[in-house]
This record gives sequence, structure tokens and C-alpha cells, in this order.
Amino acid sequence: MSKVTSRDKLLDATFNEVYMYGYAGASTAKILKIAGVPKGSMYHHFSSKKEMVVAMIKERLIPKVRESFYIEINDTSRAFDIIKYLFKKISKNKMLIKHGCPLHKLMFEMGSQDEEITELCHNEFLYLCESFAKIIELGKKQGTIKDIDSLSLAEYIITASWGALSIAPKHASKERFLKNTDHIIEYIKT
Amino acid sequence: MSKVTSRDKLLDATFNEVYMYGYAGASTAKILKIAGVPKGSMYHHFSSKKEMVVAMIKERLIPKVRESFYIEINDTSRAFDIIKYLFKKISKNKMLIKHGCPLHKLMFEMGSQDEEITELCHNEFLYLCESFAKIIELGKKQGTIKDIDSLSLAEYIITASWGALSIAPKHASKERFLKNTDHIIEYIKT
DNA sequence: TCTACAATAGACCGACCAGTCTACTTATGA
DNA sequence: TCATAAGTAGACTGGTCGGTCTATTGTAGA
Repeated sequence: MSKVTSRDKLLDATFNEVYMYGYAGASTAKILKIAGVPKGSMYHHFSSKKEMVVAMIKERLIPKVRESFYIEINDTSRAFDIIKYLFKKISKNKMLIKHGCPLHKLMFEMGSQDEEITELCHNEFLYLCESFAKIIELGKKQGTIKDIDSLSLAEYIITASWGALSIAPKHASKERFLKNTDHIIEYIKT
Repeated sequence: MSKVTSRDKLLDATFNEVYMYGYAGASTAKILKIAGVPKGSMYHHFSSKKEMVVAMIKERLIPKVRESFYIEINDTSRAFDIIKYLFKKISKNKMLIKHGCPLHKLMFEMGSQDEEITELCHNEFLYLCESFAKIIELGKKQGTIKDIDSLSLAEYIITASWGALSIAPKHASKERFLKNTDHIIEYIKT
């Protein structure tokens, strides 16, 4: 029954604008127009554009990224299959294929500029690495994944995947992405 | 004896500004100030900000990227060592380590926005892949590199390297980059 | 019902944006 | 030497930027 508040509409619009046009390219006026919310409301809920983006990262971007890049595991899971399935799942997400990982894109843009946003993104990147390392750890026990340092391998898999997702939208495709990630799969298996 | 023209100064300043702040974040006023050139000169040489950036890509960005990612080969070259040397060379370039590959950064930002700039960047990416594929081809003949489709492997190596270079400047380091690329090296060798 | 605060609404602000315009200075070649 | 063009110089324009301000409306608790 929870109704969609102005705050929600603002965060959704902010996510889309920042994802498509970057932090610098996202205009508050356009976000306001798309959200259908007046300026007064925005500055009632957030003190500045940056604060709104920070809230957007925490409440939209990070949950979306976890939804795409993270899978719950249990004792009966087969680690190697989880990773293959993850790439398959990502390849089916047209936005990811066309425009890349929103976390990667924002961290890359803001790295040279804003410390707070950079830290927020980088921390999530580390969390992603750690959760990936757990899957690898499991795979090592199961004997399906090479015996290499899990965290190092996790970081490699994520950054390599990010790279594979940063092909220009016009030339990006599910097939091209999977062709790239096949190399990762091939590398990690025993 | 060739003296530094206003055009040269503008292209240099444009490269730095776009590299650091992105296309949207780069302001002509700041570029003008850094280059020490008045506005009239800029619009005498270029018809718009975009035209200036296009010229910058052709005359600065692409040459710089080739300087970093490309190595001339001859019959006596050892392909595997070339690739290892290339990563070593990249790792010593502090700007690349801290702020990533300028080609990758610009293509990633502009992909969702400007077709002309995206095409320009993507074509250079393809050229980079092809020249890398030649090294791999050589390595395959020499028996030091795995027998996999050269172009596919080249694209993988470049995108994976790009990913490894997109860590936030504050946390990026030579060592971290080399740790990531070691996985690539390990994968491609026979 | 009254009070207080949360939220909406949008006019308005100075700063900055890319781009235009006219005037001036320098170099070139006839 | 003089005409023409190349290049320099910066004031100025309309529009957009993020952010402020005041006024109004909705709502929850006493």
C-alpha cells in the first residue's frame, strides 16, 4: 500500500539521469521535470544535488548492482555454475550490456573529482569483491575452481567484467559480452 | 624550431580537462584560461567545443593511447615478452594508473550521448584490438601463447586491462594493476 | 479545532555555460 | 607598399546551472 513519494520519484529519476549522462551531465531541472516534482520539494528532501546523488547511490544504485552481481549461496551450491549463471544473467540485462555497470561508470567519472562519492562506490566495489571471493572459495573446495588467491581472483573477475561491459552501446551485445567472459570462465576452471 | 601555436595549447589543455573532468565537465572557459588563449582564437580555430574535442581526440588522445598500448614488432620479437613488457610500461605511467585509459573513459562517457565521438573512439579501440591480435598471432607461431582466436583474445585483454585501470585513483596502484594483469598473462600462456 | 511541522509550489538569484560579434594586430604575398 | 587574410582580443548574449526564498497546502497529534 506504500505510495510512491516525491523522494522516491526523485531518486529514480536521478538514477536514470546520472546513469545515462553522468554526474556532471545530469541536470536537476531535467530530473525535476521527469520526476514531476517541483524544485522546492527537492531541496526540502535533499540539501544539494550531491546529497541527492549520495542518497541515490545508497538507495538505488547499490541495491541494483547487488541484484545484478550478487547471488546468495548455500552448502549445496555449485560455485562454478553460479559464476556461469551470473554472466548469463548479466548478459540478459540490456541496460547493463548497452551502458555498462552503473557503479563502474560513476566511480570512474567521480574518481578524479569527489572523494565522498568515490569512497562510497569503492566500498561497494570491495564488498562485491568479497562476496565474489566467497563463491570462489567454495569452488576451490569443490575442486572446480583453480587454487589462486580468492580475493585477487575476485577483483580480477569483476574489473574484467566491467571492462567487457564498457563497449560503446551501439556495438555492445549479449554475444560480445559472453565471448569476453568465456575467457574468464576458461581461466578460472581447474 | 616549430613554435607552440594557440591551437596546440588549446588541444593540450582540452586533453587534460576532458581526461580529468569528462566531456560534460570540461568547461571552455577553464580550457581557455589554462591555455592562455582568448575566446576569439578558440572559435577562430574550431567551430564549437565538440569540434575542438574531436580534433583533440585525433591529434592528442589517439597518439597518446598508441604510445601507451602499442609496440612495433619485427620478426625477432618475442610476443609473450612484448605483452609482459607492455603491462610493465603501463604500470609505470602514473596518470594511466590513477585516472585510467583516456580512450576508455571518453568512450564510456560519450557512448550514451554523441555518435560521432563514440565512433571515433570505437574505431581506435578496434585498431588497438587488431594490432594486439598481430602480437598474439606471432606468439601462437612461437608457441608461447595459447591457440585461441587472436582477435577475440585481443579484445578480451584490452577490455580487461581497461577494467583493471578503472579503480578509483585513491586506491589505484602500480602493484594492484600488475596483480590484475598477472591473471591475464597466466591465462594466455601455453 | 487549533497548532506545528512536513511537504509542495514556483518565482527568483547570481554564476557559469557555449557561442557571437566587432575591433584590432600580425603575417603573407603580389 | 599595400591589400588580404590569419590570428588575437575580449565584451557581450541568451540560456541553463545549482541553489534560495517566501508562500501555500496537507497532515498528524493535542
